[in-house]
Parts: sequence; structure tokens; C-alpha cells
Amino acid sequence: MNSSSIADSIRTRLGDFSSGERRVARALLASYPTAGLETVRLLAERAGVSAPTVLRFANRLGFANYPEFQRSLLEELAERDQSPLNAYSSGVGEEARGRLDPEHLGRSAAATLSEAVEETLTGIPRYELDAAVRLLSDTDRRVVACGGRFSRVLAEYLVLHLMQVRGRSTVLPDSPVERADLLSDAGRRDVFVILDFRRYEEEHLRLAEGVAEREAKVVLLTDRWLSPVSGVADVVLPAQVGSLSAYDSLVPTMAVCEALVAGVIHTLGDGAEERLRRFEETSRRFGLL
Amino acid sequence: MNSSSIADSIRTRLGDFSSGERRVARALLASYPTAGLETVRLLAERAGVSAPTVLRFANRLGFANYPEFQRSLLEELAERDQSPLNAYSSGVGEEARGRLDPEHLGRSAAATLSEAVEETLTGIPRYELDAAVRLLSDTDRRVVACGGRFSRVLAEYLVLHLMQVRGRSTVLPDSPVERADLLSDAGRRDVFVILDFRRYEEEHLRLAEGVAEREAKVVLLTDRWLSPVSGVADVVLPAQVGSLSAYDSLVPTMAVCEALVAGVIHTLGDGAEERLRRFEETSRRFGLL
DNA sequence: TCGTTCTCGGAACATCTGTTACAGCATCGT
DNA sequence: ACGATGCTGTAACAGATGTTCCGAGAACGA
Repeated sequence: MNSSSIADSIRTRLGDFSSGERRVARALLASYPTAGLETVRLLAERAGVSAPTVLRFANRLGFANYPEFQRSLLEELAERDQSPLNAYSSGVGEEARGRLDPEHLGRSAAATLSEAVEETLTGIPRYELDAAVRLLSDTDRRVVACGGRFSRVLAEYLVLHLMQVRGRSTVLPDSPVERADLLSDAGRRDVFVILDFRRYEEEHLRLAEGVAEREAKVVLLTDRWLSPVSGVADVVLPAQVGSLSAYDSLVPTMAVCEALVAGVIHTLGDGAEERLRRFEETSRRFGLL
Repeated sequence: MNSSSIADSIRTRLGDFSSGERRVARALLASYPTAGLETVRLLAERAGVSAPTVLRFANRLGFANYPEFQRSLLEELAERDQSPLNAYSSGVGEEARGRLDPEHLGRSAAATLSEAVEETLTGIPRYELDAAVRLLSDTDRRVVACGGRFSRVLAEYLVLHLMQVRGRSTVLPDSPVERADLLSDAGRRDVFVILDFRRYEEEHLRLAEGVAEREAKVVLLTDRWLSPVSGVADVVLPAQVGSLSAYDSLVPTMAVCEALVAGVIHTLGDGAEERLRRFEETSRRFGLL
């Protein structure tokens, strides 16, 4: 959706603008093109600058008048509405995947990561997603999530969501005592969400084997080479790792997490809404906002 | 409520209009909505009527002013641009939510999220990305990151990476004392990475204003409605929020984080590699793996 | 045919728009 | 440290905009 010449022109030449003009550019790009179709004063307010700065911005773009600038915006809009297929005119998808071109950091990242997200989510078998959602939607079960170096933050992210829509969800504590306490009660009423990416952590495998033995359910989020935990897991959700640098990307995995949350919310329906309301009310009452 | 309420309203009530007003309506529908965003006189010419007729047309639609009519048109346009996928589900929010059953969960999530990632990364001006990378690659500066309810985990994620490739990076501590300690030293040698999404947190604005006053640099990661922090930020990186449920997605923002890290690694080159080697060695030596 | 009603456009009006000039301010280089 | 340069906001300006009023004309029914 970037065949629009004006927006592109702004993005390219943003460095030449002054800081005030840059604010205008940002405000315009943030809600394009409508912000540019309002009056000068409104756009100025939106950007937090004065009216003349907006005019200087238009001048710098090469327009003599503000009306002329608006006319260009309108023409562009009219063309776009006429031929909606032109959106794909600038083939971004054909760029090399996985390799980072520093000149076009944004573009190559866009191509690599969006493709990884798409492949991941379409690549996961329906049954697996379904099963994972069913387990996470079972409010009789407690949910415990854990991850490694980086994936730990996604465990937290998932739990933060689940806390709000269903409750009874925690991340596996760090401290040995707390951890032992939690695992002592582990049983068939629990589902463990384990995020394990290479280099796979042996600790995760021990954990998974242990709780599986006690008939707890295990959901595994991993990369496409499949952590050894997959041997004991009830559900396996593999993700692509389309990486931009030495590090693998966790973006597709985060997408899976959000899809899971969306599925849980849908399954729980009114239950989730009620829980959420209660959650918010409690937050307000205790001043936790 | 179909794709565009105003256009529909016109089509339905076309019979109530006078013949002159009808010509205006046709001209407007012929090139919708751009024709309505021009001046009264231009629309009048386009329709072959006089200016007052156009105003009567707007009045008949229930608008007190012509500007008010244009404002509605703009709002409608903004909404439509905001969620290009919702054009199909025709804005029935509840039904759209209901369509997210596990059967289509994977597909719709794939489409929504990968598109959001792509739009986000191609939509961010190169200048902003470069500026952010430049700031984060300056090892003379300390990096401090902070976020809100959910985005906090991304602040952690970013810092985890930066710790390994450049060091001198922390998340803003939770405890008031530690926080005060850190902020006491804040100055031109620092860059604050603030993640602020709606509902925007006033605390972030205060923080940003405070550190900006002391000449620290501020990098803002926000949604497309731009947190108020954007007023004082040196770099603004907006992201799409293509959401699957009641929650906005943070997947695109995570993609931005990874792109930033990739940029920093590239900029630092051998310096990053050496740092990483040292980091690994230290981890092994102290048994921190 | 006449009179009523509705519709429409011309012209004057008030407002708000975009615009410009100017002065204060920060930033940078010397 | 101190001018020079560039950037920004305030205030005043001219023009265009949307708006209103009023009279001319058309449509319709009696």
C-alpha cells in the first residue's frame, strides 16, 4: 500500500526536514492521507506545531500552496480508489529473504518477517491450534508458562493476556523454592506452556518429562527443528525463525501467542468479557492502573 | 451499516432530493469521497449546479455545515483506511469476532498479522529507523527502556538483545528508589526507549519530558495514533495494531525491535561480535548458562 | 389561466482560511 | 565566548470560503 508517491516522498526525504517539519510529517503519515486534507490549523494542532510550520513543510515538499498540496493528495486518493489492485505495484515480496540489506533495513525486514509470520500461522496444523486453544480455555486448569533466555518474555506476554481473560495463569518462578512449591502441586489439572528454542535448554526437557509424568498437559512452542520437548508434549506449535541477524526471530512465535489468546477469547466468549470487566474493576479499585 | 454510511445514506434517500441536489449526489457518488472533499464551488461545477444547491444538499443529509459534512467524510475515510481487511466483514464488529473460530483462526491471523508487520516496517520512514539505530549504536550512551502493561515485555526483549551486543542497557526499574537513582543520573549521555500504546500512560509522558529536559534522547515506539510522548521524542516509530481480538497486536512492534537490533549489529560490526563473544565467555565462566 | 409552492442561482456578507513579515530562540562553527 | 545561521511561533494581512438573503423561474393543481 505504498504506491502513493507523496507518502513515499515524505519517507525518503524525511531527513532533510527540520524537526518541526518532521513532526508534521509524522502526524501526516500516522493517519494518511486524511490528516493532510484537514485545514492547516488542525494539522498543526495534530502535530503540535504552529500553522506556518505546516506551510513550510508543504513548501519543502515542492508545493507552492497548501491547496496545491491538498489537491495532489486528493488526486492520489482518487487514483487509488479507482484501481485498488495497484496496491501491489511495488513488489516487495521479491526481495532477498533472510539477508539484511542495511540500505533498506525496513524493506528487507518487512519482507522477511511478514513472510515468516504468514508461513508460521498457515503452517501450523489446524488440529494443533485447536487443541492448544481448548486446553488454554479450560478454566479448571491452571496455566504455567516458561521460556528460555529470550522466549521468557513471550511466556510473560502470554500469561499477561491469560490473566486478564481467564485467570489462574502464571509464569514459572525464578527462585528455586517457589518453583519447587509450584511443581509440587503439578498434576492433571495443569497445562504447561513451554517455549523452547535452540539451543534447547535441558532444563525444559526435565521439566516437561516431570510434569507429563504427573499427567499435566504440555503445550510446546518451538522452532521448526523441534525441541526435544516435542517428544513428551501434547501439542506442538512450531514457528519459522526468519532471522535478520545472528539471532532468530521471535516475531512469528509472538504471532502464535496472540492467535492463541484470540482463540481463547472466542471460546470463552462472555466468560472472558466478564472476567476482563472484573479485572479492570479490581485494578481501578486497588489503584493498580 | 455498510462499507460507507454516508454513501449508503445518499443512495437510500436519493428520492427525497430535488433534481439539483440529485445531480450533486450523483457527482459525489461518481467519485467518492474525493469530490466531497473539494470546495463547495468545485463540487458545484462538477455537478453543474450552483454553490447554494450543494449546501442545501449537505443540509438535507442532516449536516448543519458544509465543513461538518466534510469532517464526517474524512472520519469515514480514516476508519476505512485504518482497517483494510474490515472492508470485507463490513464493520459488524461482533460478527467479525465470531468469525474467528479455530477453523479459520490460523488463516485470518496469518493474513492480519503478516500484513500488519509488512505495513509497519515499510511504513516507517528510513530516516527514523536510521536515527534510532544510530542512537542505539552509540556505545557512549546508556540505553534505558520502559513500557506499559504489555509493551513492557518488549522493552525487556529489546534490552536483552542490546545487553549482548553493546552492553550498558537496562529496563527502567520498578522500585521507586532504583528508578529515582537511575533518573538522577539521566542526561545527554542517555537514550530512553519508551514504548507507549493506548491507553497512553501519563507516567511515560512525564518521564519523557523530564529526561528530554536534561537533554537525553528519546526514542518512542507507539501505535499509529501517536502517544503524546511523540511531542518530545527525537525519533518516533509507529506501528500498526492489526488486532485479532479486543487486544491490539504487539507483533509489528516486536518486528520493529528486531529490526533495530539487526541495524545495531550491522552498525557495530566487529564490535558487536567481540562483545557477544565476551558475553558468552563470561556466562560460561560464571556458570550462568 | 391563475396562484401557490417548490426550486434554483446571483450577489452581498461574515468568517475563517492560507499566507507573509518579523522577532525571539537555539544551534553550530569559529 | 561570540557572531552567524537556521528554525520556530506570534501577529497582522489579504483572499477565498461557506453562508445567507432575495428574487426569478419552473412545476403543479385548481
